[in-house]
Amino acid sequence: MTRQKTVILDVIRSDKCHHTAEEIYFLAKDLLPSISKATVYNNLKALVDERIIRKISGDDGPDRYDSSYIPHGHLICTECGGVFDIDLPCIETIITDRIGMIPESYELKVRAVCSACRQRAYKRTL
Amino acid sequence: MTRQKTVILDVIRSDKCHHTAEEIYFLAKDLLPSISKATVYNNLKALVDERIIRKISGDDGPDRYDSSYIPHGHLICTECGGVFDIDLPCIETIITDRIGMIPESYELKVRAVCSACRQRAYKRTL
DNA sequence: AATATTTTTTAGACTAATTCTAAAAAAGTT
DNA sequence: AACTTTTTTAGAATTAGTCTAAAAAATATT
Repeated sequence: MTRQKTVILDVIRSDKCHHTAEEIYFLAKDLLPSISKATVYNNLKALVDERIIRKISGDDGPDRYDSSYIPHGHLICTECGGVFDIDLPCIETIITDRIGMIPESYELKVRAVCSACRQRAYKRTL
Repeated sequence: MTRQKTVILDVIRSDKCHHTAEEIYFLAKDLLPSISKATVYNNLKALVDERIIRKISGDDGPDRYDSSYIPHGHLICTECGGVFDIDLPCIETIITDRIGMIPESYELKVRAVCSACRQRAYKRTL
């Protein structure tokens, strides 16, 4: 654990939203101005390999990073583009049954309107 | 349906493997040498919007395209990198129950060793 | 069928995200 | 402290994909 790796992990854990590498780079720069972009990418990859964080591969934009490695899905809002966690406890069992082995990891991305946007759309109809 | 769009769709449907845009471009070029990269990207996007094909966002490499829009998951082999279809019929219901609406679409990527690689590994131990 | 309008294609420039490189710095070893 | 290994840094390089403006093709209009 180097100073820069700690800072990167702190940034990722500092709020619940799923940042991009670029965002993490700038946030880390505030805490450790000398940090370089390559270090951010290197450490993000290392943290993913060590199963400390998780990468959410971008639907269109850049990849995002999730502070938790605990398996869960992501809802990508088709209105606002936001990424939200959704837990789907039984999915791992279904996958394991289907492929006949415990998967190394899995990623579920659901595209739908998030509840905030749905609420907003509903209010517009009143 | 232009000539180039037809060619692109033919290429995608010509075999069961999940090609990248670049691969589709070269395969389409064999059938229609004047075709340009931009046309391939434009039409792939159009075909995805029309729900004729599906995009599998790259785990590391570039995005790949699936000739079927019928919902199903993908197994990404951690040994050989191959992408294989897996059908998980109940997943859509689970998602719908969980988020309280039918999702626009979803994508499930499972990382595990494919059966061919597992077989190969097993043979090595004999 | 000729003309006008709209859509699509093309080649290549451009951009964004990520990776690579080689030297410097830091960390760990004997 | 001297040596070895690992990590960091800055910036160049690469890759995947997008944008642009002109040409071509398709479609609609007379």
